Amino acid sequence: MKNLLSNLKIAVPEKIYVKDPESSILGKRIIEHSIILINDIGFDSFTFKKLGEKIGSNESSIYRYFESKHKLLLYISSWYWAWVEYQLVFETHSISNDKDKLIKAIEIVCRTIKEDIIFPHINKGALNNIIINENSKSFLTKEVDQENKEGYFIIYKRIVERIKDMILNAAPNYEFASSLASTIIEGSLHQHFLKDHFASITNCNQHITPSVFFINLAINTLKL
Amino acid sequence: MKNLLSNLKIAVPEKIYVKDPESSILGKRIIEHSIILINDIGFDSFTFKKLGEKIGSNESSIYRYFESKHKLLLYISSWYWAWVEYQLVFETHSISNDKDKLIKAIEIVCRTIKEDIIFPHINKGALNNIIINENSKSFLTKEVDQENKEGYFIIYKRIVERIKDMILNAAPNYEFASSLASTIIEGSLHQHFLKDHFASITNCNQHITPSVFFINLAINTLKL
DNA sequence: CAAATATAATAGTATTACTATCATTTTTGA
DNA sequence: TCAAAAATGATAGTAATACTATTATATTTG
Repeated sequence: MKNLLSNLKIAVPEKIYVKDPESSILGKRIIEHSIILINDIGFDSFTFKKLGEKIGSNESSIYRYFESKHKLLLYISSWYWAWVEYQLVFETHSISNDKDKLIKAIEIVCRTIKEDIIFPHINKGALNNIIINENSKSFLTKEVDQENKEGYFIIYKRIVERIKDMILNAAPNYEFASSLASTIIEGSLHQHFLKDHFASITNCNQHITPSVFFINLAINTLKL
Repeated sequence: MKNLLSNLKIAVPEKIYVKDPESSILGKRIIEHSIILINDIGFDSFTFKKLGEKIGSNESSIYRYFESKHKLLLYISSWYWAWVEYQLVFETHSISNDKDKLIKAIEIVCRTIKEDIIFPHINKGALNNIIINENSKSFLTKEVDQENKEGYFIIYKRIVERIKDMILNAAPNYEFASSLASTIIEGSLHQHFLKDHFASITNCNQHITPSVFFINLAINTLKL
């Protein structure tokens, strides 16, 4: 498994960065520590100057990789979804029963990813928190249509489409497969957020995970 | 109807503002034009200086009403949800059948509010766009727990609870009423956003509104 | 009409989000 | 191995942001 994955590279749309952060040690340190720092102080307070101090590097060097902190967030977001997509494809590949496959898929996109040995410079727990707390900010902007045209959200959209296809395989007559798929993915992040900050308006907790809720929702809605 | 409502005041948690904007002409102009300006240029580019220019008033005067633009967004958000809550209570009050009541409630919280004659200084279309595009930013912050303690999100939470109660009245054995309620409300905003910017990952459009999708979802999930 | 209150004008501060330039270090390939 | 190229670091500078503070002027009110 480790060997199989040692050559794996998560492919992020190229236009997001000025210089590929995977191509150098400094680039990897930028990604590694930006995830930790954004998780610590929040994206709104995060600056390249603070990141530079953390990694003992200069603000101007970071600008050679990303033209703005917004682009860095887009990179982190795309990396996350590419990684989830990889797990989605890998872990559902061998499931032939359509219902089981859909259930497994929902479990994967709704769970918080576990720490693993691949890509050791990525703190998966911190990354997951960032997606829950900051991901919406990557598209809730006035530039969203332009950035969408440039392909910055392609991985996210592809995951939604994969789930949509699985929904339609399991329930060919269901009319709202795209909306259900996008609701599960975005709704799961929201339920994670609510369980951490607004516990009174969610049933989710340590035992009832967003996966449990959305699997139940899908099975009942699709009458599986 | 107009008479009945002429004394109506939308009650926003007091701690959100320094001075009640409903208490003066300048205050009302601040609300009126901040809604228009945020809708025009987006919350991220919005500043009190630009707002001051629009209303022919001074930046320093606006700070006497709101201590930051974040607080102003919280005010606008609370105002919106209070207004939706009012419609929710008013329009479902006389429905005795639990299923019909829930369906009406979902329709109300998922629809984009129509322009009306009450509160003429609030541009309801612009307000609705702001909620779709900016509302998440009001709680996706590092200060959310502190602000939640101070009651800034109480109206939003109360709406979710009202929907939750209606779900339980219609389907007493359903286990995830809070999560379904919060998913409908937040998911509806997301579907509105997708239909405007990511049409390929939603089924919603001019004919299939988020209301249609979520009413279908609730009826099937709750087996009504 | 005086006192209180509200608003406006001006100035100032630390920080942000960059850009530009030049110096130094590291890599590389002949 | 050495010179050129590339990468990184250091420094400086800019316009804008998100405020605070102070003082002046206008408006309201009792």
